[in-house]
Amino acid sequence: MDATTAPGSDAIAHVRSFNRAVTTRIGALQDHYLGSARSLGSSRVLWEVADDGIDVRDIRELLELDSGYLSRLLRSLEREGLVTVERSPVDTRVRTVRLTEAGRAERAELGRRSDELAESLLAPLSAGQQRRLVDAMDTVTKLLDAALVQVEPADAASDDARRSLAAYYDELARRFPAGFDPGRSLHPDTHEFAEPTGGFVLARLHGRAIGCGAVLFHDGEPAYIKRMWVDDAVRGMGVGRRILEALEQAARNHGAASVTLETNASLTEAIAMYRAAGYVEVEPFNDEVYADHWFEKPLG
Amino acid sequence: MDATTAPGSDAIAHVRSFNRAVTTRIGALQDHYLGSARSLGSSRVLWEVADDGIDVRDIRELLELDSGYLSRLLRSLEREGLVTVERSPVDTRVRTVRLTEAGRAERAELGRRSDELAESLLAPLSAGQQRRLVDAMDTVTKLLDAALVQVEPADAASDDARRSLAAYYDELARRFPAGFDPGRSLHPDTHEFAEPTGGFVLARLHGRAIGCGAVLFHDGEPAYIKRMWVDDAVRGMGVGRRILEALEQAARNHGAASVTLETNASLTEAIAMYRAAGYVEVEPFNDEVYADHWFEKPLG
DNA sequence: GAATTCATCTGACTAAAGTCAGAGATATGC
DNA sequence: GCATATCTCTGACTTTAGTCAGATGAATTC
Repeated sequence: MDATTAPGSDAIAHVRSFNRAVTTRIGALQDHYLGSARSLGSSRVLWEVADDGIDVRDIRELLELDSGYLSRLLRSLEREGLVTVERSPVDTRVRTVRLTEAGRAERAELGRRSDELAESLLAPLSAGQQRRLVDAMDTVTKLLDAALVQVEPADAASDDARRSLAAYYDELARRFPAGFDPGRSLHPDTHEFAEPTGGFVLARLHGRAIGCGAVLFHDGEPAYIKRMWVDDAVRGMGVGRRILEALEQAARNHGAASVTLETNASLTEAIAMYRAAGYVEVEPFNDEVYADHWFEKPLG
Repeated sequence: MDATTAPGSDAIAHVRSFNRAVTTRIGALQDHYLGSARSLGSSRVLWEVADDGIDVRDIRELLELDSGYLSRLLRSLEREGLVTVERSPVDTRVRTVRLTEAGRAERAELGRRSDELAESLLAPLSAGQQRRLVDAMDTVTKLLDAALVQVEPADAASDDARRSLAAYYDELARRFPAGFDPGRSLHPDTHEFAEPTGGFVLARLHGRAIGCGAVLFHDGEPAYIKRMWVDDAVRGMGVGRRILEALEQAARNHGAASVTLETNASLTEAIAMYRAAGYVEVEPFNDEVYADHWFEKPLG
């Protein structure tokens, strides 16, 4: 269960006036700075074409465009000499879009205008106000993203899960003074993290996996949480907490009366989160070589 | 001269990612919550029709719409039975738009959807995150507004100036323990606040006057600042500071080597601002009955 | 190797959003 | 009372944004 709360009507009024202020003000500026050159649609497409090209299919997914519509936008960009479209060598059904020299220049121009827009927002303010505005904008960006994070059960053998676990192992190898070898850790295999012996959840943002966690069920004994990881870039957004809650819920559903986990002193943020979530330190209950702190939490 | 600073490229990058996050995220939600019912254009028009009606001309100015386009939008709202359009009794060229019963219901529905949109942004977050988001949104809204404030020389006898001064006197009457009577204060007349004897500036936001200030030039002696006021609703946005700077610049242009002003102990924010702006307290230099603190600042 | 699925494209649409040039009626300044 | 300005409207456009139904050719599955 997520620790969400129904927002008060006062908060809603503030959000509404924010929506209004931001969409009218930034919308008007966007018309002014970006709108002049070309249609929004083709600008967006031009912007998504990375330096080493992008498949038409990926643009479609990214911008959620109708295939016919995108096709037409690409034809018009092609006519203007800004992009080339050719068959992908890997799968000749797929077509790959690449920027021409002129396209690269046009894309740089879009970037410049976007900078000008940003500058026009900041310029009238004092240095202190600029700092406060940028800070508040960062907070808004981050929390809007946080609201988009989805925590869901997943197959621990899936590509995204593998990638997440690999990122987790990498991080441990970097942070543990003596490095980390998953083979020496308990439960190196992921096949247990599935019904009926366990569970696995992935956190996603914009389709990308940005966190994971696993749980093992031990009938009549505490459930055991393992492999909790959150991507560096999204720390502080409450993702870890949500993963933890999903795993606890899974344990609860399996009749567990409590959950345990172990961790390492060098993972300070994780330890702080466990404590905040109601975990209390207990005597070592296993011989995980990488652990030096063991925790337990009763499930209400 | 305003105390503005050229923003760093790092700040610009943050603003850009904010623009992106906010326009895509809120834009998508707007399509979802508001777009379904009717076209954005007619929704915006419907929203602007206040309970006691609004002139077509005012809608056009508010929303910056082409007159032909607006006319057509109004015809379609009329056909749907949501508004009535009739000649204004004051000037029969002007037409006034009024909501019908159905229009009022439809407008309420728009408000409800706008609430839903706001709620959908907050709902997935924890109570703490919601609080942080709303705070940050308020800061952004306020500072975006602050960037729109214009401080400009104005005629002290104009309507906006009169209204600002009246608001100022009202506030003093409320805040001074013994009340305030402008007639007993020094320089009750505004005709001196104009070239060549003085100056007057107005601060505006969205066309509305939200602050003012006056200055008197005394050849060879310090210039003298008076009647500084900032609307309650926009305090803390640096408007006072900007008015002060505009008046100091006017004094500088007139060859003044320093500026003086006096104030009352009950105006604590004003006093804090004067000190922060480089004013130092001096001996009383006049017999303004409402003053108990006198300040001076050398002009660099 | 036939059937199916996939990626893209073309053609034929629609709705929204907006622009521009006047027309017609009314108000205002001199 | 005449010239000029103001306010709104209509008609005739254009551009943008998008939808939908196939057609085509390539890859995959059985």
